[in-house]
Amino acid sequence: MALKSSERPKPKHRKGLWSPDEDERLRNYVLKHGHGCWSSVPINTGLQRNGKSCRLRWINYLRPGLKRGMFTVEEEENILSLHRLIGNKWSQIAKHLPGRTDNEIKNHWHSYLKKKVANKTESSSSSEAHHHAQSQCTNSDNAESSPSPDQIPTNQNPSVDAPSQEQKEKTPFDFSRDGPRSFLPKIFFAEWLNQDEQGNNFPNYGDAFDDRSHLQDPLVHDLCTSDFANSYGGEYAGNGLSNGSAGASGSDMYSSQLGLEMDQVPGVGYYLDYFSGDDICSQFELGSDVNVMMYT
DNA sequence: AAAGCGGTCAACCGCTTTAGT
DNA sequence: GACTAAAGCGGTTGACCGCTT
Repeated sequence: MALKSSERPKPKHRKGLWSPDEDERLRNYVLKHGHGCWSSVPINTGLQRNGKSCRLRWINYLRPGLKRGMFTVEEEENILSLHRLIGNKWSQIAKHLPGRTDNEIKNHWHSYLKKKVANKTESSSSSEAHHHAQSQCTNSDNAESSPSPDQIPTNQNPSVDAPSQEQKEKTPFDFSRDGPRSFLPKIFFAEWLNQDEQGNNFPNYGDAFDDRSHLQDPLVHDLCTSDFANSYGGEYAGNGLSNGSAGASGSDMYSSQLGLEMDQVPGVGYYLDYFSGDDICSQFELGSDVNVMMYT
């Protein structure tokens, strides 16, 4: 008689640090056969680990293309910008930092960036009252500066800790459900555009868009579809958030702001054609060799 | 020299989401 | 639709290391 899965004797799994031998066996196996179902990997490799542990080891350490070592200033700025935008969505953030894992980014955040942000917030908040009194009109600060408290959307508060439950329930782009929101998605990622799902770089943006699989990325899809444009574009524009494009439709806004061409794809909606990084970067504060481009 | 302390990082745990039946 | 297993994810833990006292 077959036992239920819950009644099967559970194999004793090894825990703790991985030995070089274990690494070698896992690496060889995955490179040769692919991981397939992770729970079968320990069986096939003879490793006394559970599938979950194998998966984690592969993703965080053995996977080819991982970038080890110090985070660059650009990477840190990317993380900070993304974290401001989407909170503790480490895997989403990691998708836009090629060669970095969510675990690595999370650790770096907790060990370093969190404090950096806290210090910055502290110092800027002390000068905030003075600054606020001086200028209430121009809100053209870049992403690194702190908006005044009444302008910080709930999920944009540069608090160092995880978003509240209320914050979590909102989408990253849920800027305007309850009152005026004074920000746009400040970042547009070339990484979305010039990488395929395996992380291979496309030689140019046009190639990237020939592969429509990018539209499966929910954020890319939202940004690229008319639904997103209709849902959010008007609100951004209506809040006077974009450089003088108030009242423009979402697609118009993105075309004019980013120099994008919108083109219809049957069954998908709109997709971005391609655009020159240099053209766009002329409107942003970062150079064309940086993968994150910010509105000014 | 060694105990204490804090920072970093790899790995685990438990919850949620997704896919298959 | 209900159930199950696998995968994905984020929070947390614990080992290790370097610095300070």
